[in-house]
Amino acid sequence: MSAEQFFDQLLALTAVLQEDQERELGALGLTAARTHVMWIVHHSGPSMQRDIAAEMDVTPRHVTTLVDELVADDLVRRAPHPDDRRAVLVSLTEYGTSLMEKMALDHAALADALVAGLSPTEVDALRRGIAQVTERLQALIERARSEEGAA
Amino acid sequence: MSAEQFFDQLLALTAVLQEDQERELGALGLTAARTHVMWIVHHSGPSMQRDIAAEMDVTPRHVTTLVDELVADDLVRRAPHPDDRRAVLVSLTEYGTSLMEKMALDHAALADALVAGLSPTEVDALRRGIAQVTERLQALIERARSEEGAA
DNA sequence: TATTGTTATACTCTATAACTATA
DNA sequence: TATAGTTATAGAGTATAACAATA
Repeated sequence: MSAEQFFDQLLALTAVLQEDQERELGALGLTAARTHVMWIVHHSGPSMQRDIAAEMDVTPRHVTTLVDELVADDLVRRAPHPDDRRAVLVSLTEYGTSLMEKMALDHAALADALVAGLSPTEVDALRRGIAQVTERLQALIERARSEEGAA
Repeated sequence: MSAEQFFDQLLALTAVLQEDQERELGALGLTAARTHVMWIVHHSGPSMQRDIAAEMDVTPRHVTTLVDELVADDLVRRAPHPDDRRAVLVSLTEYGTSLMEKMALDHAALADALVAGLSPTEVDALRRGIAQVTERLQALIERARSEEGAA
């Protein structure tokens, strides 16, 4: 029974986390998908749409749309790929870069606020517990997927 | 620094949880929104669309669409409201009921699997930690929202 | 022949606005 | 006049398929 209470609490947390993310992005006029594109470019540097699609696990077609929108908002730009004339390189504009840096700061501040009042030891214990549950869930998903494949 | 690691681990878990839910629903030919409708009807009994919309925090118009789709799949049915000829009552079909019961079982089994190997004490400590973080996050969201309202 | 990106099309989630039938 | 639901329309996320230019 306690397992189920734990799971419900977990689901409640994911719902609230998602709500918070939507609120934050909405305030900036962004969406989760568009932000994900910017995040990838911010971390990997100028990227081919093909690679962005692979990392997001989304069709290249969809990346075309997302980049179109980000370009319209002056958050990213397209440049020709120097070695492959089929491809383009997506990079952040100055404005896009500043937004990503602001988000990283907000992210860190939120992380601190969430665990304010807990000792580092407690935080670490929580983190390990969550890591363990995450790993187990991933294993279960993997198993389910291979069973599907077999069936 | 540990706060941020904790937060990243939390985000990783929510991503995996969401992926698992999508996989499960997709296998049944359902979507999150349609399932939510069924879940509400399963718990509250025959319901007016108006009430379903309020509980999902979604427009009545959208509920019309979702119920249309569920009716097409023989998962719910519409019946006239006995006291109010404007309204309809949405209820689960036998098939819909059996699906909801199966999902409740899967839910419980997953909850057990996730904490297998942990002692009840450990599970409880984790649950409390997560509850605390959830509460704090909700408070932060509340504060941000009222500041927005003031600005 | 394989790959990068785009045009064309479609489905789902969601919203607002206008309308019908009833209260 | 207010409420329950639907028709009409629209925008965002996402997918598949067909096609262009290039490799």
